[in-house]
Amino acid sequence: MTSAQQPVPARPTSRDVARAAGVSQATVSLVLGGKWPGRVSEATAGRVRDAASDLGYRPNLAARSLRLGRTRTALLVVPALTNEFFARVYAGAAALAAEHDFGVVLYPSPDGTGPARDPFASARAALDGVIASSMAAGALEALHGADLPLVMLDSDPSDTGPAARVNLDIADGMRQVTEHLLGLGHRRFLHLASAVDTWTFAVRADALHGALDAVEDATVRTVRAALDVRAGREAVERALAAAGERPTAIVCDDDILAAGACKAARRLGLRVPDELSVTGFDDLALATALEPELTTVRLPAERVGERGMEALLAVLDGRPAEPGRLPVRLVVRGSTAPPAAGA
Amino acid sequence: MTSAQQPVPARPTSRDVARAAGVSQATVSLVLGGKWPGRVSEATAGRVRDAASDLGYRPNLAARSLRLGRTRTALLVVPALTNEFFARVYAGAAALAAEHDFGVVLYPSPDGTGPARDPFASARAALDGVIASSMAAGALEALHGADLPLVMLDSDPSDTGPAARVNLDIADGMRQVTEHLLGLGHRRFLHLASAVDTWTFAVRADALHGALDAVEDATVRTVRAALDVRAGREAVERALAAAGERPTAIVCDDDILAAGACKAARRLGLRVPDELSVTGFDDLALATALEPELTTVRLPAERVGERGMEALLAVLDGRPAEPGRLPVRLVVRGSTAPPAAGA
DNA sequence: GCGCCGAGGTGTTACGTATAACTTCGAGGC
DNA sequence: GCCTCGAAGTTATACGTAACACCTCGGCGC
Repeated sequence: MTSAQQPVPARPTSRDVARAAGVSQATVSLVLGGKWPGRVSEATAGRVRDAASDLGYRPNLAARSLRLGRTRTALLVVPALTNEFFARVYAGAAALAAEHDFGVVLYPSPDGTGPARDPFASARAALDGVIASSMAAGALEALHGADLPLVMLDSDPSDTGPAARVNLDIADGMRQVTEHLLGLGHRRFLHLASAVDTWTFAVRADALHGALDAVEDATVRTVRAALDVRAGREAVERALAAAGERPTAIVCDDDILAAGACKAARRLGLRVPDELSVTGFDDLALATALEPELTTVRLPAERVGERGMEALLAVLDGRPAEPGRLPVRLVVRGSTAPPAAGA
Repeated sequence: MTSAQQPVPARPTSRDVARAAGVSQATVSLVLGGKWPGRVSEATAGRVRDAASDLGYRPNLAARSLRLGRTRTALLVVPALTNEFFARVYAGAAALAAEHDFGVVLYPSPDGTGPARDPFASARAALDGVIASSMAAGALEALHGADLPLVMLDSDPSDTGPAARVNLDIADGMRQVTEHLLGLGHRRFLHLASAVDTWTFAVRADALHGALDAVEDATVRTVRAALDVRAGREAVERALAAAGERPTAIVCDDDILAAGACKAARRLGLRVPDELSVTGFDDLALATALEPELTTVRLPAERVGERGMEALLAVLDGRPAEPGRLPVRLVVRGSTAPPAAGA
């Protein structure tokens, strides 16, 4: 135990370990790097490892990165972490990364508000690659500027730049929703759409309209709302208060908006699902917290993160990254039912 | 668009910038580091900056860290990011950090499941300090082992080690809840407690019992559940199905559990709040997504993150970190009301 | 007996940056 | 005219690691 006068007790370096084990620093590096099939004897290796753990040696990651030029670190750029979906994407990416001795650091892209900091500086680590959500608009230009391998999540196929892409089959999900509701007998729809104008939401609208166009007597009206419960509720209250025939089903771009729709219904005295069906999208924890539970589309968020990481690892290895298109699945719960007989 | 034959197009270094600007590397470092009050002429500085932006120069963070020994990077250890509370703590910490040119990287401590990876290795960057939630049990030993400045969030005052501490006044929050319900006339309580056994939950139980002990005819029963909606619902269903006088109010350790309690009530045909009052804790987005909206205790999650970062910065500067005790506030919404006349 | 070989290491270097120490040079003081 | 001084740079170095190239030495084939 050295008497630590310094504010920082000077972490031991590989040279300290070498001294303690009576070998050279190079040997320490070989042993701790696992590169000693015939280079270092078992006895020496043992002494080195003992010395390292005695001293509490922990390699200096900055020095290692500098030396290697690679950092085994990826940056994940998401619009917001408070959104459970992206928190799960992170979890998936980090889990797969860990298996390959990779790390994932985060950059929650400021959504317009807040100073748009440099994603790379804020990462605080040299990066080997980037995985970015298409919704993280605030950072996209910077990402394309840096010539790092880039994997895009849920992005418009027409946009250029990414080395690889992982998409969800959003269109199919919306198709499943629509068919479910049509099958129940619904014909008059309200589409509670996100006010955010990104590809993933455009796809939802297209798929909904596409599926309904094939049905003679189906009608749909669209209202937009910011991605929070209150905005969703207010938009639906306004829409249902408006004149004209009342829709029998509300298709929402997101579970959060669906929660708003349910609240609006309850406040207007409409029972869900008997008098009004509501569907969500994402299958957040929220979907099963509500009563009735939401019929929604389950998005494999963790899988998105995993596949994103997988694609990035492939690109870094020079392997081709197979384009990912992940299936989604309608989960029928209690918020949908046949329309009331009167309608 | 350069034709990239190399796998990595060799990012420009400060030396490349120096060459392009016709100066020495040291000058580039001075200019870009902002250390040129009288060291470098305005004209030269301009040339350097132009060259840097022409080449798209971006300092190598690993090299900088190695040189400086400090990284201006903190690790935030949380139990889970999908928990909105901790996502908000992160947001608060990161926001304040950014103002001080600090970065925050995350380690979501595996909750028992999953391989407990080394938090420091997984940080992928040399660290200046650590901010850890007391709930992140999976990583605490490792954190104490490393001699890094440590700030603990919401931790038991009796445990040792941390350089600083930021606590929420949980006890006061629970007191406010209890008094609110007592004031409404409730006397028979059910406490839906977290099965997780950490200090923050122990405090809730103590405060609740403390406040009720002062009231002659008040009774309380406790049931425990894991921190998810379903577990909460099931626990409450079992409790309410049991024989004996039915409680008129359910005090929950957490909004998520409260959502479960509300579901249980609805399934049992009990109207909230008319026949049963329910309170939460945390004021998550979920609290206002439910109908009726939850009466709950608002925790300033972002402030917790901010204060944690503030304390860490103070410790790193050698300043004393004033112990933080953040106030919390009861938010009365629609899930509480006087008990039914019959009771 | 000599050369060779492989096991088991060691010496040295470079990664890119920040900064302390030094150099150069023109202006000014006396 | 010489010395000083400040402005404006430059040279050199160290941070801790990984890995290349080298070294040493005992054993063994011939």
